[in-house]
Amino acid sequence: MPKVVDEQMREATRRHIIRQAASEFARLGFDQANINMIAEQAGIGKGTIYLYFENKRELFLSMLRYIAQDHLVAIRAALATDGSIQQRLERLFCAFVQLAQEERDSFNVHMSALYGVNRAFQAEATKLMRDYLATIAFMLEQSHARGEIRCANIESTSLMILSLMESFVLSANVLGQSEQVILQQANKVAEMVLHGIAST
Amino acid sequence: MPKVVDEQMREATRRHIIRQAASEFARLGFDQANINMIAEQAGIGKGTIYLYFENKRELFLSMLRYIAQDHLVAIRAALATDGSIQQRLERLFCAFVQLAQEERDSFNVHMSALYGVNRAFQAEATKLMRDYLATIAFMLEQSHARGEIRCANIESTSLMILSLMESFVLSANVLGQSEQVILQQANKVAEMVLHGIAST
Amino acid sequence: MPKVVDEQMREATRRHIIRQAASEFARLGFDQANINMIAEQAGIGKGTIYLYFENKRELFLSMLRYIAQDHLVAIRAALATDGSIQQRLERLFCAFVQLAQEERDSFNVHMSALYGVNRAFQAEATKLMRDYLATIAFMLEQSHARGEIRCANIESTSLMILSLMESFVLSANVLGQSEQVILQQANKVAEMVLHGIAST
Amino acid sequence: MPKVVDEQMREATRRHIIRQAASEFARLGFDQANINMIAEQAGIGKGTIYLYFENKRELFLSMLRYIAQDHLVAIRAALATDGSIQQRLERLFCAFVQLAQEERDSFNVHMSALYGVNRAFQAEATKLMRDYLATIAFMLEQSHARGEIRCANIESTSLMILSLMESFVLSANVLGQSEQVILQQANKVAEMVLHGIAST
DNA sequence: CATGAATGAGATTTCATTCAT
DNA sequence: TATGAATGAAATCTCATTCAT
Repeated sequence: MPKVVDEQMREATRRHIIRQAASEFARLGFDQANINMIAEQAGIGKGTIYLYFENKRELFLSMLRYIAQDHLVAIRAALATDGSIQQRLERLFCAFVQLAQEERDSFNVHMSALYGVNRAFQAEATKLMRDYLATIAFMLEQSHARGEIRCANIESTSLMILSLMESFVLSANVLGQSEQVILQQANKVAEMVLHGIAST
Repeated sequence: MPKVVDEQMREATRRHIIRQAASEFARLGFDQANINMIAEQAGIGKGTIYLYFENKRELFLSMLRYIAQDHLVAIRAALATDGSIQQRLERLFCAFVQLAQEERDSFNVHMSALYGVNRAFQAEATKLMRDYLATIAFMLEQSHARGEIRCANIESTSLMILSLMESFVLSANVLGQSEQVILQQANKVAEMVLHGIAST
Repeated sequence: MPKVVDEQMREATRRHIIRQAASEFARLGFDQANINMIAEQAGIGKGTIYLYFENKRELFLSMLRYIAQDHLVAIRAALATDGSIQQRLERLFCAFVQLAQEERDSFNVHMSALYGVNRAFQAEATKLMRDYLATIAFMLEQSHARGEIRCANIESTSLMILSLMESFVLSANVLGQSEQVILQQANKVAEMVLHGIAST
Repeated sequence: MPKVVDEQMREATRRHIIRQAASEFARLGFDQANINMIAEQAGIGKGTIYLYFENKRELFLSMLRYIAQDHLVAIRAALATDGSIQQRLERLFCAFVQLAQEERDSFNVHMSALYGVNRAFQAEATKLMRDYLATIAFMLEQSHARGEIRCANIESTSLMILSLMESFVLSANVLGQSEQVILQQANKVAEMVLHGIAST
């Protein structure tokens, strides 16, 4: 079965290219990122990239989907396992922190595709956001069923949680907070989501 | 006093250019936006832009600062006036919605500078974010002094509020929610910030 | 009226570029001809060409039309003036020889657009051919009215004359015949057209 | 005798490749034609072509010579058989029409090599043209000996006939005339060659 | 001051050719 | 012998910036 081996090789190369691409795209954005440089850093010829991806745009989109898979896996893992709602929210937050830290490139790329100006990728990024929201909504429904939360509008709440956490992590990074410092705020974030900041 | 008149003219032209630039930058992002087009839409010569701004980058940054001024004014207005903390938060949220709607261009540009990938502008955007945070923190301190909220870490809480609101509005827009629909969620957002979603 | 001067300058530059382009296109064909080289030989910057022509293809087509104008003028001059039909045909032949010689580039380019494989330009080249044919047909009609020729199908005859003369000149050139040698065959060509080669 | 079989196989593959190449070259011209596509349509690997032809250019030239063989056979058949000079010329014309129709690819490729701009192939194409001319000249000599034609300069006359017929067929095709319409003009063409268009 | 023609660096993409398998 | 993945030169076109008018 040489076919399988080849297919594996091909997939490995694809991943390799995507990883380098993510690094460049994250550092420079879609436009400034340079196919030549990506090829060079991937240690392959310029033309080779075009054997794996139709063009720059498709490379970017492939990378986006790839990243989304990873993120979804992490998010699901954080939410799916047992534990109190407080714990789950903390884990969700920590998952975002970890993604932002360990895969800073991917995270930035994803965020900027979503909130960035380049509308060309907003459609795709929006799809991914809906997946994230669905995952969070699913957890909220469970918690609601268990009576842990009161939740008039699950969709709206999901969006609040996603917005808060993603954006918080991103902003904290931008502000120069260390991973440790950010992680320490996990329980505060979860607490605010659950109990708010009103004094009583 | 022709000097003053000239100065006023100059400033007026600057603003005019910035406004058109914002439109293009918001539509296409920094790289895709085209100086030629900006000049054309501003009804001036290509070279003229370079009499007012050193280069494309400086034009973008000037625009960023300009927008930030407007936003700060709106944010301060929302927070400064009297009312309960719930009302203030709702007004803050509505201010973001309005900015995102009425000045969609500016808002998008600002967001993408902040969360976007192009690090070239992150430094400047971060400065602006600190201004926003300071404004929110100031309100929180007031409310804390009044006993309206319990707030262990004002900085962290400010960041939560800013992240949540900005990102929520942006995401809701991206998801295609209408202005009206978004505005209707103002009280929910404020309520979550104040009381959380825990059932009791 | 600075506008007029500018317009003249612009037109002069256009012509200048077209002339250099014709040289390159004739030497190398559409695909092998190189915009960089054309610019260099025209003594202008690469980008400047794109201020005058939308793209390579449009440059080629503009050149084609330009050439066709010159050729039509020469063909009309050869046919329009007085003289016997024999003289006119000889003049037509000589016109082709002269075009092929004095403006070898243009002539080759035109021929190859017509008979060459690159279908992309066949439509345009066909239009031009129809103009040529119409001019020849007009002369044939006149001669027919005068009883100089018997002509069952003027269209068909025009095509015969055009094909014969253009192709003869081109082939003779390809075979390495000198201008003088080719010109000496003018009366034979005209004679064949008029009287054929049958012995009686 | 496996040697012979192999040799036959090899020759068969060569022909097969050439046939597909002709199709592509005719459709797209030398430059736009794509070795990948030719290989694909021939149902063989890209690299295999290089086992049969040194490079793209040699493939093109081989194809050219191949086509010329076919054309020469057809031309000789049209001229060699008995019949009046009028009949022979008509047959020659019909042979060109048929070649242009039945083997449109080959015919176009050959014409464009001859009249096209790409000088790289002109030398080879010229050789082929000389073969054509020699064949026609041979017939003219025969006819001259028989007193059917008066022919001061056989070479020149051969060129006239070849130019007229090839170019006429090509142009008529370009102008959109159907095969039938073109064939109907055979006797007119032959007649013009023999008797001209002068009224008496 | 204002202009816009001119520039050329730089980016994407194609494809003939090689060569390890 | 046959293959096709990999290569990288080369070509088109864009656009920020300059500068003579």
